[in-house]
Amino acid sequence: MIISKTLDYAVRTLTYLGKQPSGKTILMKEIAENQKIPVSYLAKVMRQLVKAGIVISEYGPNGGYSLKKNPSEITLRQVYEAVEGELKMIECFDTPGSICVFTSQCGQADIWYEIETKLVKILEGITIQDIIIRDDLYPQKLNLNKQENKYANP
Amino acid sequence: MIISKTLDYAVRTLTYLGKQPSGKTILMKEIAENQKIPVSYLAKVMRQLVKAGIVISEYGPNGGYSLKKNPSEITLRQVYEAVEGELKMIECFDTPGSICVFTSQCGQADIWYEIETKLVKILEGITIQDIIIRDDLYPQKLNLNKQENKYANP
DNA sequence: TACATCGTGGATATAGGATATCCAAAATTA
DNA sequence: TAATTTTGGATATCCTATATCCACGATGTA
Repeated sequence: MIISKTLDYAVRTLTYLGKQPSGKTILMKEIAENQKIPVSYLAKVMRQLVKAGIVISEYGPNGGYSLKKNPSEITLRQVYEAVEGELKMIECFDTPGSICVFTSQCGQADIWYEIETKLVKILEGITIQDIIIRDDLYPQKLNLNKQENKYANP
Repeated sequence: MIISKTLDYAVRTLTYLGKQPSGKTILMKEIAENQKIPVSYLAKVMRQLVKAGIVISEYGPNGGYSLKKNPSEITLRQVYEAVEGELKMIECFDTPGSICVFTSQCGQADIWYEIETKLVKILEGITIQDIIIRDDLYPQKLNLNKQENKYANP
């Protein structure tokens, strides 16, 4: 699995926020309950999203979270990097402190870099808005999957 | 980092084997020493490669390993799946035992599946032969990087 | 047959990171 | 001031990648 739970939480949170009326602030508690995310862990994720400039936080009563940008302006790349850091397929000479003996003759590195570049481009091409649109397509599926859904667990 | 050390070991091993004269068998010990891989761990990786039908093993004196296929017929997808299992970006309803409450309304899953498909296609399009070719381009770089290389560590 | 060589299989350890929890402090509102 | 809500950091837990070890199985050679 390449997508961590943390990233999953982040995406779900942003999707949830993106569905709210513009300007409305949402409590962390509400997000956590609605999305079945441990509150105490979500707190950490939210900080990262705030720090990355994707989400706005407000203190005190009537406080909470809201999107800083339009859902169509939040790419999966931004979200990925907010919680995971820069996307890297390999870790070799460009990571300080871990210089590899093979860097001077390593065709493999080039290959992974190329793939990495393609993957980043793909992530850049997809936004939270795209996910919201998909979600909206699902009411029909809901019926088809009712049977499965019975066994669902968080 | 997305590429595990295990996968790195597997790719380097296959590249190394691919550079040998056709039919020649190579000792696990030689691979390990040449590629700076812990022998006892490499043993495990080799088993996976054999099981996946990528490599041939022979017992006894004059035994060792050799490629079962031509380097140009070994794709990164095959190697990935040999050591990591099927490539999966997310783990939700299609993984037995972990059914997610959101499957019936999860646009995110669709998105990741699409990306996963693209990534698998990319991996299918690259072979060990491609890496060997890259390696061969490097003798020049060797000079350029001599300085860095001095500090190399395994 | 006896023996050396070499991979196989499985059990087991270790280390590091992902995941999760908790609490006191800071900011805001009323 | 009191209530609300996020923030920051310290810490715990769990899981997986990585690594190690050893007895066993298979093969070639004398």
